[in-house]
Amino acid sequence: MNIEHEEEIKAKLIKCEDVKNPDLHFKKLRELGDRLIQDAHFEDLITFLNALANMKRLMIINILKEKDRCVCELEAVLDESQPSISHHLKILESAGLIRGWKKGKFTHYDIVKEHIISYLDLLNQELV
Amino acid sequence: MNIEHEEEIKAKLIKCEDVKNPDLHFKKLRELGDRLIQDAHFEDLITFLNALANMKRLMIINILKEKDRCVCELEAVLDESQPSISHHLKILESAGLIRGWKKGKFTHYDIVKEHIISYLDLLNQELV
DNA sequence: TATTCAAATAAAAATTTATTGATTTGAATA
DNA sequence: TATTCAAATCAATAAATTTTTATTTGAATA
Repeated sequence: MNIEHEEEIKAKLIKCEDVKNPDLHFKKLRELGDRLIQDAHFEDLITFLNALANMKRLMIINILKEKDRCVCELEAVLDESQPSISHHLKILESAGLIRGWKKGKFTHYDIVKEHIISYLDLLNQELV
Repeated sequence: MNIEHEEEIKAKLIKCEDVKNPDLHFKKLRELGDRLIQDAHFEDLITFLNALANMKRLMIINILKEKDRCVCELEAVLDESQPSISHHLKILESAGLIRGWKKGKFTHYDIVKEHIISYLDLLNQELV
């Protein structure tokens, strides 16, 4: 944050009736920001939220929740190209939400329920 | 989905040993896809997940969780321009996760706990 | 061991989202 | 009621994500 901007914010804090001791308050708020941005749980949560914040990927999870599926079945459900589905599967797999394996020439995926549960716990903990 | 692509998928389903009665199977998978894409809960979930799937917005929620805050305080915590913060606040407010009001010249925001809870319920229900 | 083929990868284009700088708005107050 | 100013909005740019087309990979089998 550049000095000019910092001074601008401090100037507001000084005037804001809710803020007592603006200098100390500013310092604490800055420290809080730095702490949060480095928080590993936040990184994890964003990986999780981001993986799910997409219609196609949410559909994939919904489908795999019932039972494991071959990629060709996912192609039938999602109205998308094969490489695009591959891309979405990779994002979900990188996040640890699903896992894939070969079975003959076909690749199957299923969900990793325990990872989903622990991500959900983390989110619930963060939000409530 | 164009015919060529559809036939290509069907051709795979026919060969996939896990699939009995490929034509019917394909039809059912297509219907499932159509149903999911129109599901209002899915729309809601994506609004929620998307609103949170961002470091700055997750930080805002974390900060407001403790108590309501003036925008100038959020500016101190997040190392970002005022219009950018305004943009993030708008996304969170549109999703119903926070709410803002004027207090003198300053605008304050707090979280809407009951909405967050109901989104979380929806997500838990969808995933487990 | 050469061929086949489902799915992954790569590269490019299209789309969406975030950020910045400039301007406007509207409540407070001088 | 004119001025001030916090924050919203607007317009333009930048950055990230998604989608498409083309190619590669590697397990199965002929």
